[in-house]
Amino acid sequence: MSLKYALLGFLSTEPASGFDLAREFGESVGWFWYASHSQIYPELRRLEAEGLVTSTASPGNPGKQKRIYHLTEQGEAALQAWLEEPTDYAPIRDVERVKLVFLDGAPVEAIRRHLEDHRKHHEDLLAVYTQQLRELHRGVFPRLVKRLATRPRSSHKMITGLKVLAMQGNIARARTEIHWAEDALTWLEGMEDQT
Amino acid sequence: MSLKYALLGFLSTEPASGFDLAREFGESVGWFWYASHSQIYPELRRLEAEGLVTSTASPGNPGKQKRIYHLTEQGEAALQAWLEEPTDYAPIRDVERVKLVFLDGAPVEAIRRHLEDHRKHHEDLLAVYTQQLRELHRGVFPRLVKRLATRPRSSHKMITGLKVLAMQGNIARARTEIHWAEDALTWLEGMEDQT
DNA sequence: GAGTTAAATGTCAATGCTTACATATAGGTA
DNA sequence: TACCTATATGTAAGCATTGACATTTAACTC
Repeated sequence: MSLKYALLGFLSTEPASGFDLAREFGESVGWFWYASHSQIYPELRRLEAEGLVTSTASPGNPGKQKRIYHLTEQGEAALQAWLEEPTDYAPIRDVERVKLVFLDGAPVEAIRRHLEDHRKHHEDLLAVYTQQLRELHRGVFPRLVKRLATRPRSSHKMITGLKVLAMQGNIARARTEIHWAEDALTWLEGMEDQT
Repeated sequence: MSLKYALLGFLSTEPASGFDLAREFGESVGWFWYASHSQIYPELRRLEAEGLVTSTASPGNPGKQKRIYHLTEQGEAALQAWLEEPTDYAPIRDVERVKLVFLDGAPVEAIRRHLEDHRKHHEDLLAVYTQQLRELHRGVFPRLVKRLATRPRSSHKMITGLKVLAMQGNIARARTEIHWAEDALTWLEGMEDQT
C-alpha cells in the first residue's frame, strides 16, 4: 500500500510523469522509497482508475510523449488521511544480521569483509545524506524548492524543518552503523590475536 | 531468497519443526528475520525437495505429530556459501520517513503523535534487545546455549561474540532512533511557540 | 460434558516486488 | 551510416509475503 501513497506524496508537490517518478524513486539512495518503473507505471494507472489522480498526455509521437499525472482533490484527501493514520511498522528482516550471527564457523577474513562492506555501504549513504542536508540548508534541494513555491510562506519553516529532520535522522542512522562496524572490526582484531 | 538461508541458519544450531521455527521467526521482535508459518511450512518442503534438509515425522496422530527437519551436509554447504557471499543491501523503503516529510500540512498534533509513536516503538525494541543482551552475557540465551553445546570450545568466544555484536548493533540503532525522536519533539515544541 | 486454548500443519487467493523483455524517438558520436 | 545513449512507456513471468481459512488433537477450565 505504501507505494501508492509515496506516489501521491510526490504528486502533492507537483504534477509529474511516470518517468519523472521512476527517476526519483529509482535514485532512492538518499531518499525514502525505492520503486522501479515497472511498478510505477501500472500503479499510476490504478490511481487514475480510483480517481486519485488524473493524467494529460502531452502531444508527440510514441516514445517521446509524456503522460503527466496530477493529484485530484480526492487524491489529496486520501493522502492526508493516510498520513495521519498511525504507522504500522514493517516486520524486521535483516539479511546482514542473519549472516553475521551464523558466520561463526567462517574464516575471520570473511567476517572482516562483511563488516568492512557494511561500513563502506553506510559511509556511501552518509556522503549522500550529508550532501542532501547541505542542499536543504542552502535552499537548493530541488523538491524542497518546488514544494515551498506552491505553499504559503507561513508553512515554509515546517516544510523545510521536517525534511531537515528526516535527513538528520538518516545521517544519525548511517553514523551509528559506521560506528558499530568500526567497534566490531576492533573487536575482531582482538579475536585474531588470540588464535 | 533470504528466508531459505535464515531457516538453514536456525537448523544449523539444531533440528527443529516448522512449528518451532514459526515460533522463533514470529516472535522476531528482538531477532533478525520475521516470517509467518504459512511461509515457513512450504519453504521447508522446498528445502527438503532440494536435498538441503531431511525430515522425520514423529509418530502420533495428526494434529499432534511433529515433523522435525535436519540440516544435510549439502544444506550446511549451501548455507556456508551464502554466508560468505557479499550481502546485497535491500533497497530503502521507509514508511515513517515518507509520512514525516509529507506531514507538513497536517496539524502539529498529528506530527507529534507520529514522533511519539516512533519513540515508543523503539523504546519497546530497546527493552527487548537489552534483556536479550543481558541473557547473552549471562549465558542463558537459549539458542546461544544450544549452539555452544554442539561446537568445539575453541569457537565459543566467536559464537558468543558475534551474537553480542549483533545485539549491541540493534541496541545502538534503537538508541539512535529514540534520541532522534526526542530531538525532533523538542524542535516541534519550538515550532508551536511561534504560531 | 461443553467450551476454550495451545500445539501442530497445512492451503490458497491476493498483493507486492523483481527481472527480463519489448518498443519507439531523438540526439550525439565513431 | 551505424551505433549508442537517454527519454519514455509499457508487459509478463515468477518469487516473496500477507491474511484468511481450515483441520486435528490434547489439555485445561467452567
